[in-house]
Amino acid sequence: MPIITLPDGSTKQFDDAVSVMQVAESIGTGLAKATLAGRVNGQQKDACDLITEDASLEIITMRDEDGVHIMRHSCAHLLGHALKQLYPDVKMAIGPVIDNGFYYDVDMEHRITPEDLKKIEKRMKELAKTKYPVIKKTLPRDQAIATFEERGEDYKLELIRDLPDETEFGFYFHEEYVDMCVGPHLPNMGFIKALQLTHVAGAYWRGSSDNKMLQRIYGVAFPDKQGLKDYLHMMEEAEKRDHRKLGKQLDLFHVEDISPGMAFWHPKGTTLYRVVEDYMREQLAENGYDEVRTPLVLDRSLWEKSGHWDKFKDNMFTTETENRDYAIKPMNCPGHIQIYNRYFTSYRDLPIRIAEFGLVHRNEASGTLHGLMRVRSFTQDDAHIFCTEEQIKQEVQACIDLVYQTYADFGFDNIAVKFSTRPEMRVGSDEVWDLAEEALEETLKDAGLDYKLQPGEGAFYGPKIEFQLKDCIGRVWQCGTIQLDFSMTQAERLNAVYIGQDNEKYHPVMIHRAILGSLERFVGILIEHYEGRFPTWLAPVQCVLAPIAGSHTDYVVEMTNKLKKHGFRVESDLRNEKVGFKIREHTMQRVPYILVAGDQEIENGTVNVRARSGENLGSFTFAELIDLLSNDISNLGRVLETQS
RNA sequence: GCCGACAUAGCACAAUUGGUAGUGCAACUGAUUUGUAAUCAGUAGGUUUCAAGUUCAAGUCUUGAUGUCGGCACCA
Repeated sequence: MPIITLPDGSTKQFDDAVSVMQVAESIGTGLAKATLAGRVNGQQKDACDLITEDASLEIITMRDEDGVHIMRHSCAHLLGHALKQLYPDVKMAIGPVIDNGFYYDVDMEHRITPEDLKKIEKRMKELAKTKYPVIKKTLPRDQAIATFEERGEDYKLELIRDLPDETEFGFYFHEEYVDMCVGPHLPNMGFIKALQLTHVAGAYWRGSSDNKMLQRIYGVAFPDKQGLKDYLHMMEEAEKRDHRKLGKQLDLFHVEDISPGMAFWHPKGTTLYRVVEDYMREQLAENGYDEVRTPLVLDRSLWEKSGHWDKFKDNMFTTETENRDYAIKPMNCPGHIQIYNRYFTSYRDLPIRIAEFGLVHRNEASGTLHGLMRVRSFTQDDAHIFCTEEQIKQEVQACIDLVYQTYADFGFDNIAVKFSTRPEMRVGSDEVWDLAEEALEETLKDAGLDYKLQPGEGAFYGPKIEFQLKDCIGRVWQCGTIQLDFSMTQAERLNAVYIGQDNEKYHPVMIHRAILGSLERFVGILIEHYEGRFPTWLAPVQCVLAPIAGSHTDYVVEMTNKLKKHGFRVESDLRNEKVGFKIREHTMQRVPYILVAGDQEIENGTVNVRARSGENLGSFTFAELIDLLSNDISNLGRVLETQS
């Protein structure tokens, strides 16, 4: 006699075990028609699942985020259903839900082409249109195995084998197709109304490069056609922000075959890059860092001692001369320890903060390269803080503060934080790792940050905090990082020492930290974040001055020079073109201000100011112009609170 | 690195079953002296990524290399 409590607090009593769907029907046919599944005591259940005892129940419909998730999950099954009809020899691996959609990893001889994708999608839609019911059955272990053996589903059998304690498995029958899943799934496929298969790519079985590479079919799905349309439109718009595209359009940088993964920075890109670097340099000065420069090429033995050689030799560029082997530095830390070690350090000197805009080279696998985001040559705004154990927390906290302050200045407010713990391949004892992980995580907690744990993802010498930003289509990239390292300074590694209060020798703790991370990547993210419409402080060219006619050139040149003297980045456009032409061009180049001067302006000693938005701000005297620009620049990239 | 797709002028793209490599923008020259998103006319620009092969004939077909794109693995 289960009593069901609904979200509004009302209860319903049933004489017998009752399914989620039956409860929905008892409330109303409209709700029953919309029912996808239920949350029974907070746990997701299929609509057909029976409730035998008193429970709370929420009905899940497509208006529920979980409902959309369930629909997308069923899309993966639908893909399996269609695929099996078109390619009977296909073997199904796994088919989970991802942002906006789903994928399925499959194995077969035939290579799926974009045309095949269209064919498969068409079949999926045909099948969904029939609104066939999905039948759930829980099968005991032997029947589950028999079902997949009969169908030759080797990957599914392996999944079952890897759950030796499981006695029964959830099976969903989609007409002649059957899939194994914990569910829940749609009661019928009529709920799938808007889907599209997007692309196919390779993916290793179980995420390991030792395994066979399968074909992964990606798709997106939404509750209705408008949702899909909106998504596709959004993606189209997002792709216009791509820094590789804008890098060309705005003449910021280029890459070419002769040095894959290494950017050629053009004058405008270099200006942007330098503004970012100079900004960070100011932060260093304000936060007690000493800036240094260390060699690019260091003897191989140093990397062997630091432990980098063991783990990363395949990813290091090397060179040799006169029988000595060198590596191009992939990190700055060993170099910084060399500098630290030139001083005779007392505990009184700590913490010592050594910073470098360090150019590093990493021979990344060819398939990983991606515009400015993943390159083989980049500059880190790197620093190493040498301190005592007691100083760790305050130093890490200061780094976290600096990250948030910096990111706010660049206009970012959506920062994902990750905490990564000891990897399998590492240096240092477990006790030291315990200490390091604890110290880092505690500071994270004290800072009140919402973070996600990434077990096993730490650096080989210590745990790490990672600050991630997103690119135009939502891919996440590590930017800032704080890593705690008890190992590198030890005697058997690079042997950094300080003298304690008791006149004994100690090894300092080292904090590796980068705020922006890679300048290349950060600038790439900036380009996408602003879609090339940089705030004035970052804009490579802040103003372009244009005369109406040839007779106004002298005035424009004089104005330009005056602005340059005040430190603004200004250009004049004296070409023999109409002003409309110049406005169009510089607007497309995303110049923040276009300043026009003709007879009227010369007479009044002003310029006419047109903002990038197209708005005409009117006439400005030189002093007013300086005010306008200075105010704008002093805002940096901070998102200004709109006055209401 | 792995799987798949792609590579044509500085940029964006065309080129029929294999049959004379084109268009727009940019560049250059001339005219025009211009008032807020494109003034007109002309000129030049190519070993079709590279290397081999098939063919009377290759941008197009085959093989290999390199790079790029989308993923996967990796990411100090």
